[in-house]
Amino acid sequence: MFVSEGTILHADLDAFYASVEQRDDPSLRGRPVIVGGGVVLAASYEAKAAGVRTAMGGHAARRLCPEAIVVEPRMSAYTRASRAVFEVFRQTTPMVEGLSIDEAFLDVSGLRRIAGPPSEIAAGLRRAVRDQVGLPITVGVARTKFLAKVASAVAKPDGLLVVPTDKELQFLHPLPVERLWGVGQVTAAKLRDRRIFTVGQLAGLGEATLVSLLGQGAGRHLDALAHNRDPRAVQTGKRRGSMGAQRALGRGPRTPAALDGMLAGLVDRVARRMRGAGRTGRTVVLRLRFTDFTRATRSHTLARATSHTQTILDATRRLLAGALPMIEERGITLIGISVGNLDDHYLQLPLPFVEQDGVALDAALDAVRDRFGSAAITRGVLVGHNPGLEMPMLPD
DNA sequence: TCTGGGGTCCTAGGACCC
DNA sequence: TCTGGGGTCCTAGGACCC
Repeated sequence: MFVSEGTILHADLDAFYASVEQRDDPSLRGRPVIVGGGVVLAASYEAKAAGVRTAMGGHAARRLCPEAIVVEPRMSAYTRASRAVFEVFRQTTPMVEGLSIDEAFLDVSGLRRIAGPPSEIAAGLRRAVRDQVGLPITVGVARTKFLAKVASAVAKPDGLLVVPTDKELQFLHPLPVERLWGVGQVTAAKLRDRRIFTVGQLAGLGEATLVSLLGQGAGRHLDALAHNRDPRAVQTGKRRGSMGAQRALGRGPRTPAALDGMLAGLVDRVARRMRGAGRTGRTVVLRLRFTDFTRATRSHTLARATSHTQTILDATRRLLAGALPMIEERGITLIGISVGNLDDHYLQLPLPFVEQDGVALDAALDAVRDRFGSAAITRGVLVGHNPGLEMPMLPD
């Protein structure tokens, strides 16, 4: 019998970091594995069975699961594994939208003739990831992005779930509201107060009521999702909008000099990554957390985008100086920075390249190609009277 | 349960401009 | 002297996600 299927796949690696550890160390297979000591970054399904959850404190996790093996995270191994998995995704279809290191949407519409129906493509994808990368992955298939994501969450671990287009609400409405994208602790508590526990109950509330309860953005958003209205298309080539780094400090007083040193380290790390990715940014954010777990941010927007370490450091130093009284008072436990408003990296060429607006553009482009290779150049723009040619380089 | 490190999106007020 | 509407940008905070 023919079942009508959606064409959006949500592919989500299972317990990603922990699975990579089990893949690379056979002695860990079948045993509870916790990645990360201070806080649980990932837990294998054996550890999850004992109640261990991501983001849980290490002490609590070991109490729940004393036999768990705790391993240090190996970020570079996870990055390599992620790249390999995304390579498999792209062998399936070019329409891949990455969501994070371990999940992506794939649009397989248009592949039916050559690769079969979405459910078969999804099954093949799971086999390919298992065979080529050695990792378990769950895939949800549905007509909308949102529902595909819900489907994969329900199917975990190591599963495949297709939501037929004529059974969407039948599938969705009995689920708890926490399954909706955007319902976290705070929103779930507000809904609980109104005796709303399932998606179906939420759908019956009506948009106006939800908006009055949660605000316009969240209210409309959740009303739409509860009725499976999600017109968003799978988007390829998305770029990140900010880059940051942070460091938890534990308790205990910190001198301004020590903080300044950490700040310099964070800025250096981020600025390097930005330059490596060919990005610049304009908005600098200083992020602080205090002993009572309250948070504060201070931000400053520069006149022009940069990836220059010293420029970013100067800006964050001014922000830090302004926040010192607050730090003194509340006690700092985390310091972080991020740079937002990211743009492509502009390469400034000295004047001689540019004789007159427009005229010397080709010559200047040739000069840059000679230096950086033609692949480095995506487009060139000549900027007003100001000095030089601005040249965005390729993204990360 | 005493808590990492990376992100995204939304809201709201104030400044500023037309 | 009192008074619009609309738009954008900036800052700060909050919820949420993996």
